[in-house]
Amino acid sequence: MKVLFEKKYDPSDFEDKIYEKWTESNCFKASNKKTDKKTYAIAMPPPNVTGKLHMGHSLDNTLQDILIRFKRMMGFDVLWVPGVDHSAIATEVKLVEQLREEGLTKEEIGREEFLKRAFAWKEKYEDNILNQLKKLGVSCDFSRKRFTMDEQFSEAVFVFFKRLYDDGLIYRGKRIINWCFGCGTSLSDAEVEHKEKDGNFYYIKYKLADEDGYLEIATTRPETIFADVAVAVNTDDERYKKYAGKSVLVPIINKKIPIIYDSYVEKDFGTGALKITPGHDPNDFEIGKRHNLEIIDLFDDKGKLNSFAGPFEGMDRKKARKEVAKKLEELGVLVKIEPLKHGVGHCYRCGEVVEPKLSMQWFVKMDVFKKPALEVVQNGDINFIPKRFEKIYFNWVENVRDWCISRQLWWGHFIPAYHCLDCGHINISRKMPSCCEKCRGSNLEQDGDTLDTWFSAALWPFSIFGWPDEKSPDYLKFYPTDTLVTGYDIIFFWVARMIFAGLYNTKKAPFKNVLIHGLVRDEQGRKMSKSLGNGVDPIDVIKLYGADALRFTLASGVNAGNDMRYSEKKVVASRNFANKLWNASRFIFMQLNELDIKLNFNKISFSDEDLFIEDRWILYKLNVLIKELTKNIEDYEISVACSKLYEFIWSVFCDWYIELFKIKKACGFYSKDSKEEEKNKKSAFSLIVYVLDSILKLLHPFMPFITQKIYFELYGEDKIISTQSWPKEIENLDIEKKAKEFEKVIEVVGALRNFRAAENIAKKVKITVYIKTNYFDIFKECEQFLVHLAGCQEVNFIEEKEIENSRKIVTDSAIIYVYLGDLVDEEKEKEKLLKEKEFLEKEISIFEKKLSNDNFLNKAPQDVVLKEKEKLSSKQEKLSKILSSLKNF
RNA sequence: GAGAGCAUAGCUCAGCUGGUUAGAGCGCUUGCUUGACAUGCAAGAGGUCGUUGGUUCAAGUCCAGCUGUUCUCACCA
Repeated sequence: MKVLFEKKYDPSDFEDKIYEKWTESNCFKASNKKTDKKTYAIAMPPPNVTGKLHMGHSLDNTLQDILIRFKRMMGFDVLWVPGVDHSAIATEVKLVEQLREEGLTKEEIGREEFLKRAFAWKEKYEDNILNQLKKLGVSCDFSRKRFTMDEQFSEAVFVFFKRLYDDGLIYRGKRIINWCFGCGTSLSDAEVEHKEKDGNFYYIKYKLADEDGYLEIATTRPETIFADVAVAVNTDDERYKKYAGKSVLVPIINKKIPIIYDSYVEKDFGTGALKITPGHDPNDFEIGKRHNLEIIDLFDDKGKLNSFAGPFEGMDRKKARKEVAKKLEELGVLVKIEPLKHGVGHCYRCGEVVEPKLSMQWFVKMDVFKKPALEVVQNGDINFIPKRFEKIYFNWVENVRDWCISRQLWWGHFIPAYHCLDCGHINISRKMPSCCEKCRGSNLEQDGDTLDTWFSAALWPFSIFGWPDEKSPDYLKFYPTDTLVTGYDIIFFWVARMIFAGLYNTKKAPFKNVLIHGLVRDEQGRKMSKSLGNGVDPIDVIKLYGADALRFTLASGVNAGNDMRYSEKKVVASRNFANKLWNASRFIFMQLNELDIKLNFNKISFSDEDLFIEDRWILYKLNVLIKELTKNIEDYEISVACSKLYEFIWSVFCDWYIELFKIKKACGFYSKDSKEEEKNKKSAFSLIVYVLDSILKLLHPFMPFITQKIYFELYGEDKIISTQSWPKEIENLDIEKKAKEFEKVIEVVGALRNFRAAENIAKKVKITVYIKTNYFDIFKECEQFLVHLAGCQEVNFIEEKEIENSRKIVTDSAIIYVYLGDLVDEEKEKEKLLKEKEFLEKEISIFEKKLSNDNFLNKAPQDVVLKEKEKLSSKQEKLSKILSSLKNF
């Protein structure tokens, strides 16, 4: 016989080894051959190569793995493709940080050396990340792992860019864009986070140019006055009508600028006079265009003021704000400073304040994408789960503006453009062309910018299958994918862009369902962050409690797109659950060993006539579980599925069925050497193993390691559970009726236990019990269960007579007399029964009232009425039992 | 400024299309060294489901307002 499995449940003992077994067996590797099986594919949201995985990744991948493992067991041909994203800006920030620690800048080491370091970084962290994913137990196909900058991906990016360019959807131009001085690059609108900040509103006097007097303006950014080209007031503002055609002088530099009239200006905000800085404000830019104003760019790429700032040239913009205010005060033109709460844009990567800045950038025209992207969700080709995120998506898509795709970063896909220095023509090409396609000149220069990281990420769900090669077997078999699992924080960056790019490039929606989850927060509900130091490393949790416990915790906590709180206590509870299953399995294993029972893998059988009432009960409960669980997973109700598994395994299987099994054994049910017992023994073991086997499979998607480990212990080290079939409901067995009957026995056991606890009857003291019931057959069959579970000396069945000196316990199905001899306190006894009587009468009157209400009888559905009637009669039955007991006092 | 989510036991949350006496885990109380498990077993205490109205035979459950809270979007300097 095999060696018993370890007494102690220690996941660190076997989780890694089990992952190795899976890898060796290639059970997660998909075949690209066409079969008649249905396919199910997920494109894993590729983690950033910036560092290590966090709880959010654990949640995201746990959910995906549950779906993938479930579908695999359901018989689908599944493929889950993993990979990492080069995450241009995030990684570049890290690399620059690393350089700074060495006292270097990226300019000092040069582009080539920088990219060398970046690729080295990628190699290192990609490995880290993939290993962490394995620790979590993900069943993705690592033979297909992808990277957003690998060769084939770069080809995809080029094809996408070229198509857009040829279709006239990409243009290059000088626009006001969001500029991050921290990262030294432009950003798209989505990459700017607006935060309410306490700022100052500076009221500044601008002297009139040719006469006495002044105009007062208000601004939050006094350092930008050097880029002012006008002061604007509302066309209808009576206060300012007299200044038509006049000019003012910008303080400090005394530059003469005109007063203009524009309807954009709000009379009631600030002073009603607005300084116009087209180089550094998108609205001012628009006003400037309308009035043909000059555009002044005041900052260099590092955020320092340039020569336009006169005496402030070379000063950092943040310092300049204070210094300029100080100077204005000295000049006596600073009227006042008011505190003002206003939205300020911040870089989503480095957190620096983002400035609007005029800059030459590449853009994608978004208008043509809107309609198809809206339609595909409106008509249900793509479903968001939960549905409310569709509204958020619609709102964003409807209002999306042209997408700035160029970045002044070094890490990323080069913009595939070569500028002809002779004729100015832009050549779109993956590599340096031999000459300009227009003038044939050879004086070409590569565009220095790289692409927004999300430009390539948008291609992920089809590029991973080989696109732009539309004949690639994976693409033909697995695209479009089925479910996309991701956080709500990434809907705009990624989900929307994948839909745009998918529809444009492949004419298909890239996925069918989008399962949105929330953030994993800390115990107090705060976002996990580096600065707060409240982040929890999933790997630490796995080391302590096992991946299964972490997965189960996350899966149990996830709920309809809402955030969840992580706490170690929850993981402990999940670990305890795993421990429970471990020990239950070990118990069954020990029984098998003891009686030398050999298991036939996948050939567990039992026949109808061999089943006892408790067997029918557990089979019925199992049937219900299989049915509901399957539906729950298909409906993405993952946490509901978790609680059902928890309840069944712990409270039904362990607390009851295994305990009943023990009693049967203790009663010599199958220890004697007779034919009858041999049959019982076979049947009982077949059944308990059958139920355990089903449990392991049902739990496998959630807790893959422990279920696999127990499977190995049961059947041998070559039996992979991941590729077994999902359990099916048992049909054609008479189990439902018997199961309901067995619940009566459970109720009586509960009542007796309750009685013992209330009366402080010691464990060792056995009570003598008399039962009066209409369900004699059931209770007789379960006599031994009552004896052992409720600590009875003996159980006697009576028909008519009353038992003197006993305590009476009434359930729906029986009156139980517990003989207490002289100990019984008649008064107390009577009091209890009266109390119960009173309670029942109250309940019954509520039901009667309801059932005598014609409105209810006529309007409520018949099955509800029937149910209520049944309830009433069961209450009445119980009451009559109590009344008859009371007669004896 | 616009929109969305949340509000149920001390804490963290379930409660699907309205239908018993509103559930779980943790915590708490009382017993248990019961041969799988003290990472456990058994029994319990604890909630007028944020507030005010409305719809309905029937409302944590649907609708509206209010309060509190979290978040998203938005070019008021």
